Parts: sequence; structure tokens; C-alpha cells
Amino acid sequence: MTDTRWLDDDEQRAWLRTAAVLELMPGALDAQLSRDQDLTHFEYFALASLSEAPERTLRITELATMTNATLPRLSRVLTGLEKTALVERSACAEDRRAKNVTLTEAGWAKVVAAAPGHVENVRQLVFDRLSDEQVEQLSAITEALLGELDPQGRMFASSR
Amino acid sequence: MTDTRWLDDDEQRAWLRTAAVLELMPGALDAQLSRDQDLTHFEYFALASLSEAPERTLRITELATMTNATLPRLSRVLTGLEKTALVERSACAEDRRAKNVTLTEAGWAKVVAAAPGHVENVRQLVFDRLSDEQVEQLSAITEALLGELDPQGRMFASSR
DNA sequence: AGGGTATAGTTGTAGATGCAACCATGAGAG
DNA sequence: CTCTCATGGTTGCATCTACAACTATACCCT
Repeated sequence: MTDTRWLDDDEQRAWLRTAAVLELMPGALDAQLSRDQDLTHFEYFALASLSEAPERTLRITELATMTNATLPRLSRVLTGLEKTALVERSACAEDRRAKNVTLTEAGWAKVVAAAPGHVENVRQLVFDRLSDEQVEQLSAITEALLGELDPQGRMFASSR
Repeated sequence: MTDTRWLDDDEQRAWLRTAAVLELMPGALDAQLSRDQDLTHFEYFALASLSEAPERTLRITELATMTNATLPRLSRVLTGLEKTALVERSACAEDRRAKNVTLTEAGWAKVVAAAPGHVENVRQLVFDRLSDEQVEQLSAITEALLGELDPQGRMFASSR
């Protein structure tokens, strides 16, 4: 048990602000999407992930990994999205334990409808306030953090 | 309704990474605290906020503002913390609608016990991976974001 | 004073989420 | 072959959270 290496003033300030952003941002993202499109940010992210997959289809487990969801959570969210006909579950030929989820036409239309408002929101919340230089810095910083948070790159299967 | 200003490649990359950090960090913070101290990050943050207040006491509403919690949520969390004798509620003399929450001795001891592990965790997750320059950049970036997310500085009553 | 409105806090209730238990299928060892 | 163990997915249950309704008190205006 060694002595604690406390945060110095700069680190302290950076952390307090980061923690505040961490606390506030999810609500800001959810607010716009649920107000305008009756979607949570998680649902949007899941639909968007499907929309970029080949055949707009993924294994449930694969989607869970990409969205950092537990399987039970995703299972119930999919049940909800199935009720509004945005996705469909189907059996998986290669592995009969598994299932595929596919984005329906209505689901695709939903993503297309939701994307502009979401992007506009992200712009207002983030990019309108940052210089080009800061965007680069943010990119490098978050990449470094993901080295610890997500060493396998689970949330970046497609984008790497 | 004007055309959407889509994100360019740099912005896209920065946002994907930022969204991933936003998704993963809360779990990483909660995991350490609940494993080692049987506290959620929210509970820790509330206790820590009380520990820095004058008399280790705050109005419930004030604490709710500082922690970005709704009043019902905070009310129930306080009930839990009261059960383990980490805080105490008491009537407020100046306004008989209001109540004060005070950190007990046991609550103070809990914060003292929890802080080193939490700081160590934040170090591993964040500062060990960033250069001094990047810490400064992160500070400036998050400050800019809070300008939109928290224009009143609600989460920074004490630290500004 | 008296009435209307706003604020502080708690509680009812419904929806979301995690953990653990469960069922079905697959993969490997003998 | 079949026994054992691992994996994919769903469901039960406990907990957490938000929204709305409610009580009590304060403030304001006449």
C-alpha cells in the first residue's frame, strides 16, 4: 500500500470538468432524440450501427459488443424496437443458438429521419464550440483513453 | 429547414471516440467504487460534495443541483445513505420547507477511505495516459463544452 | 389578513437495467 | 457416442430512475 498520488491542481480542474461533461452529455443527447424522434440515444446508436452493417444485419451478440450493452439489456431493447417494426429478429443459419437482427425499411427510414437533428445537436453541443485544433486534440485524447477503457476496440469494429 | 451540415471525417472520428468514452467511463468509475467501497459513483460524488461544504452540510436542493440529480432521485439516495448512517437529514431553520443534509463522522471516514482508490482509478483511466499538454487541452475543451451543457455553472458552485 | 402562485421535499407508479438463473445449441475429450 | 463445459439468448427479480401527484411552507399582491 503506497501513498496516494493525489491529483495536482491542473489535473483536478481537468477532472472536475470532465466528470461534469460525463454527467451532463448523455442527458443532452437523450433529450433531443426522445423529444424529436421518440428514441433514446442508445436505441439510435443501435439502429445506426445496424444501418452500417452489411445487409443491415448483425448477430445480437455482435451488436451488444459494439454498443457496450449487456445481452439482457439489448434483448429487451430489441423487443421494443421490434414492436415498432424498426428491426426484425431472425434465426441464424450457421449457429442455431444465435439470432440475427435486421434493420427494416421502416428502421432505415427512422435513422434517415433522425440523423440530421442528431448531428445538428452534436454540432451545437460540441463542434461549434471547438476550434479545428481542439477537434484534433479531442480525437487524440479520447483515443488515448480508449486504450484503457476499450483495449480490444470493441466499440470500433467497423471504424478502424 | 436548411441542409444538414454533416460532420467531416475529423469530426466524425472525434465524435465516435468521444461517444465511446462517454459510454464506457461511467461503468469504469462505478465498477471500482462499488467493488472496493460498495458505493456508486453518484453516491461518492454526493458524499464528496458534502465533505467540502461548510459544516459538511448542504440544502438538499443545492446538493441536487451540484450533482445534476433530480430531487426524487436524490431523496431516495439520501434515504439509503441515511440507513448506513453516512449522512443525516435535519430541519432547516431559515426555511421550514427545506432540509439540510450533513455528512456524519462515519460519512467523512467513508470519503477518506474511498478517495485514494478512486483517485488511483482516475489516474489509471485518464491521467497516466495523457501528457501534461493534453491535460491542459482536455481542461480547455471540457470548459468549452460546459459553456453549452451547463451555462450557469451549476455543477461548479464551489470550484469557480 | 386572504388568495394565488411558486418552491422544497417525499412518495406512487411505471419503465429501464443488471445480475443470476435458465434453456438450447455447439465444441472438445475420451 | 456421450459427457462436460462454453456460448447465445431470454426471462425473473431486485434495484434504480424519471415523471407526476401530493403536502407543507413561503412569497406576493391587493
